[in-house]
Amino acid sequence: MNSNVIVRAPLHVQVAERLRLLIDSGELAPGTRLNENELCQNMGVSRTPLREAIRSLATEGLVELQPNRGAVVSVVSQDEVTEILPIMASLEGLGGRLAAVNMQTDQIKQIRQIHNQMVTHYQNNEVTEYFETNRLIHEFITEGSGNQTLVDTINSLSAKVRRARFSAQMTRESWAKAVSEHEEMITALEARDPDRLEAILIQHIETKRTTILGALQ
Amino acid sequence: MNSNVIVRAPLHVQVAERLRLLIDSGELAPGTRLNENELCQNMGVSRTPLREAIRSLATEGLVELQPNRGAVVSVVSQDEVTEILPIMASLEGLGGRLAAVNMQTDQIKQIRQIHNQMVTHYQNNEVTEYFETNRLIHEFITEGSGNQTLVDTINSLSAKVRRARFSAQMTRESWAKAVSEHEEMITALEARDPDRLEAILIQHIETKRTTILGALQ
DNA sequence: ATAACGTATTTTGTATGCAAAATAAATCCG
DNA sequence: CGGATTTATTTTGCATACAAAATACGTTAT
Repeated sequence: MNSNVIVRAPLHVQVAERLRLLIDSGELAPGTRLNENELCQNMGVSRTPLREAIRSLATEGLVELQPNRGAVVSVVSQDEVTEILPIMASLEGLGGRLAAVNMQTDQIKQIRQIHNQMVTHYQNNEVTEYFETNRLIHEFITEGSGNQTLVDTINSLSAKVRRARFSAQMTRESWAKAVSEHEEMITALEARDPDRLEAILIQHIETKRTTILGALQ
Repeated sequence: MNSNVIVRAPLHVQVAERLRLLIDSGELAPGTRLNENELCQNMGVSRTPLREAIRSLATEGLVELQPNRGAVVSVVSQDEVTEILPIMASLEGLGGRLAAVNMQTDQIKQIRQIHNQMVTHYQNNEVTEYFETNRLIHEFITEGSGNQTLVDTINSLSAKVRRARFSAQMTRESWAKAVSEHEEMITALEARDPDRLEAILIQHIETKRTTILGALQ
């Protein structure tokens, strides 16, 4: 009679979520061995749901399983980032192309506002806040494509790059370039110009690539 | 002293593999509820590794978890396929672009051979063999990109489309078109023309889209 | 006959236990 | 004292056991 069923997430899902958070925040640094007993005590669950969660993370690529030797937080290598960036460029380009056509005008206005916030954070040299608003803009545009599979695909790739943590090493000039590219992005979006937005997004990731590889060697 | 360690895959990995096969082959049709006891008996393992495997498949998107009600083989909706195809177009395009530059000449020759086989299967009206060689060519080209992340990403998307099983409903004309596009693909590859190969691959998926959506309503 | 209720059975979710493998510690030998 | 080898401890992998939820069944009442 009632469809207000309260479905509390199964333990293994909650555990997976918590682990993802720990890894993403860096509390569980890349290369760390996941000790099952330790984590169990920490989280107050038995090993069964914990292990199920770890298996999930493994197929997500967040941890790596070593037979009989447990799981370690996977390290995102420079090579992997090099592989991921052109893929992201291609996908974000597609997302932007679709978004330019599909997004509602008021959604675009909303993006413009977030963009303005981002510029302020840039001017105030607030790195963390900058990256968060930055991420938000990309997410909004991608979501504006109306293609949820695309959103998911980009997010899972994006998470890996983020986990490599190059944020800190951004130079003043690459930062400035990124901001100006963002300005162009929003303009293209407001003009609803799919070709242009696609081109800028691809260029934008190329800039990111240069920054990252520059910071890495 | 010895690094010839024989690592037999953990049970849950083997089980996951087997389940993937069952789902991919259609033996476990979309919508089927996965009964744990039944599968355990069938495969001769206990519920623990089976459940771990199911969790993995869930994060892969092959099955869907329903709290307290187990897992069902996920159904690939028309909407989802519609979402996936432009993504695949974009990614295969990128893959072809990279492959045209990076592939070894003898690898290209190998693809030409598989292509010839495929044409024979087409002429003999051997549908299953045709699709297998077809898949193989796309896989080879993508792998020729030298970007393993790209290969994995495409494969996981491709698996979903394949699972929707439109193969049977291919008309004679769309089939002919697909074959001629393949001919163009190989030619572009032999000419090492990235722009052209990219364009053809994108067009090729557009053809696929038309075929699929035509078959679906 | 069917709708609603209550009970029995199945099925899932989680915890625990035991065996095998890996790691750490201790002992022995050079 | 250092390295190898054996023993002890930890840790993982798998199976089983129990609790909670969901489903199936049967009964009763309308």
